[in-house]
Amino acid sequence: MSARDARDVALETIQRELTAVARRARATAAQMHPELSLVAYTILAHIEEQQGCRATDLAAHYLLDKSTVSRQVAALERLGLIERRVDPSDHRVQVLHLARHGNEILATARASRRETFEARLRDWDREDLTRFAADLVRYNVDAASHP
Amino acid sequence: MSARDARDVALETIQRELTAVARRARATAAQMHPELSLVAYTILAHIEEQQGCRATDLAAHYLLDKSTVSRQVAALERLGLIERRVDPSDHRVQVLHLARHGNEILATARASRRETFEARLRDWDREDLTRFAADLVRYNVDAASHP
DNA sequence: CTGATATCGTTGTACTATACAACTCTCGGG
DNA sequence: CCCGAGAGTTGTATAGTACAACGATATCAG
Repeated sequence: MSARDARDVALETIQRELTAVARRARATAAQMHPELSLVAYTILAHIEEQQGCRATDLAAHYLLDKSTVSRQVAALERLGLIERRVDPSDHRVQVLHLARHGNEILATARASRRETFEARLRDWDREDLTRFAADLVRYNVDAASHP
Repeated sequence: MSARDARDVALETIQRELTAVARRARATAAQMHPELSLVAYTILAHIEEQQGCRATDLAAHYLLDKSTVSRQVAALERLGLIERRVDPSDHRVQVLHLARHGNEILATARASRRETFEARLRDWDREDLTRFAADLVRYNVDAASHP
């Protein structure tokens, strides 16, 4: 097999397997946590990681329309998982923070999610994992610059 | 950093990056081909690869409800991309095949999709690609057995 | 052969996530 | 002070999905 062919085969495989990843993420999303969709989980995690953020930030980061984010955020607020605090220095802006219940829910969801991945990746040794993680990061960086 | 920590960091990274992959796939899906959603593309590709398949097979393979598949298939038939042929040996079954137009559309969609991935992965050398492809396959196998 | 059970697919219904467009409120610069 | 730009909300439409009820066909036990 020529180098050209090997490259083509790998490209084809990567396409197919990444599609499978996306499909699985969708199918698994619902049963993550009874109270938390995958989008909701992602938003909570982002807010925690950023120590508070604006709805516009979420929209930009997740390639979503601001109206979509607005509704997701409203739902999370209704559930008492997040709070909005109007930015005192700019009253157009609402900074989102985790509410206490949001912290709790996020912690349990994260734990259960982690268990899932632990189970899936149990047979991988440390080098395999770090290499795979690095490759995924690299792929996402490249994908972001070649949309 | 202990081995335990390295493992944890890698696990966390893999979770986050795989979620990003799913998010990107969703956002990119629409603009793949004017006439073809990501699901539609996937179905066409599956039919081609299997040289014809049943709606039930698609549902099982993609973790979708049979009603969902039924509607997707109906839409693809309306567009003239696939044909249904009643299985002569079992009249409950409809075997799906690509119509001529379906073959053409699939070919162009596949080419444009391939270009996208070529661009993204241009800087990867052959070893990087084959290793990444193999890791993705391994991950999906493991994920399938630990849902 | 007949009736019970299972399989394949369709249709009715409802819900969720999403986008786009129009709007309000607020900010900052001439 | 006004006007353009940014943040967020709401109205509307659409796509994708699930669940449940159904009809048609097949299979198997008796």
